[in-house]
Amino acid sequence: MLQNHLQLTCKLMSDHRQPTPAESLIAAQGGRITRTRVAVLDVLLAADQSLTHDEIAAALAAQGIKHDRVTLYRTLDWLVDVGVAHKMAGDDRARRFGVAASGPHEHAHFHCDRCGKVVCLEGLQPAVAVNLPGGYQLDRAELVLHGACPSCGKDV
Amino acid sequence: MLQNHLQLTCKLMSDHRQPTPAESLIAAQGGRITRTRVAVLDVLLAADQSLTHDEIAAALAAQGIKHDRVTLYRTLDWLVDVGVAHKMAGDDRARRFGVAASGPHEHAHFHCDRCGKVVCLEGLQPAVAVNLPGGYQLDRAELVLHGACPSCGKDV
DNA sequence: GCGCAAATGCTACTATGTTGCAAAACCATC
DNA sequence: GATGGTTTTGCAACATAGTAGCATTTGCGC
Ligand SMILES: [Mn+2]
Ligand SMILES: [Mn+2]
Ligand SMILES: [Zn+2]
Ligand SMILES: [Zn+2]
Repeated sequence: MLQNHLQLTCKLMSDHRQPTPAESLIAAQGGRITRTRVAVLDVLLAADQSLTHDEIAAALAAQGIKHDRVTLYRTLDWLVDVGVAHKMAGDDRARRFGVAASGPHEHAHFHCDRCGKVVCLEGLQPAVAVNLPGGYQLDRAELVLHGACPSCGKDV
Repeated sequence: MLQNHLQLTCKLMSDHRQPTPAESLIAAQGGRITRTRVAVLDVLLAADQSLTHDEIAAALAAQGIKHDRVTLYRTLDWLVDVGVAHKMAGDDRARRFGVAASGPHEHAHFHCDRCGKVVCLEGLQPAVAVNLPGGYQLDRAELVLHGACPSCGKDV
């Protein structure tokens, strides 16, 4: 933690400014604050749904932030590895990434089966009455609710 | 239903035999009884876990059943479309397929994070205390429990 | 058996993700 | 504010999983 603070001070002292939320998050994981990481986190933090690699790439391109396809993959993997982001394998072939605005990633998700959107349902955890067969060791439960999102539900 | 019965009688009358479980299942969906479909269903019905496309292909090959890669994809998709099988997108890049031995596919799954196995937990449904935000229409809940399976749990 | 719709086999193609390695960027230290 | 070691990036090639079009074969109602 002390070390993370020091990491942040270097760049910030030269810039004479406060760390952005994205920068703080990155530094808190002991990672270097780079253009791509900050931009990706900004995109994910601003999104109200999980985004695919392509959607994030488009968002970066729209901001004029040049980046390589592979770098984006690696950046997203890193965010997942350190626990800042979550990765969801959907029914389509694309994985979707998101960050929980508050704290660690322990919440359910809603998947719209019509438009494919995935949103985080923070504050909703399943009361799983688990009767696991013997020998299985439970680590965590992943709950995905399927149905229609507000925009898709209207046009029924 | 009458039609499905008739479909089955044709092939069976010439063979002078009873329909296998796989054949019944296929006919009940109004599909034609083909070598690949029967063999795939046999494999899935006999499996105690969900299988990837590759694993199923290997099983067919072991039985000497010749088939095309694409045909297997299409067969699996068909089984999922008619509701006989389920498709799970795991964290690795492969989808896994399985059939619930009994009835429709309304149960939780256990995913071993060490060996990647996925098993159906029939008879376990989440008591989801759902407080969905307004506008979301719930269709079904998908619950995946993560942890270590009996074989992987031993070597801790 | 006959004929037609459904299913298959082939080939080529797309989408998504990975690997290895040299160049560039970050940042702790001076 | 420069320096140097380490992390991160860019590039090019590769790998894997799935899809599309179309001619051929097969299942099955008759
Ligand atoms: Mn989430
Ligand atoms: Mn199942
Ligand atoms: Zn929707
Ligand atoms: Zn296991």
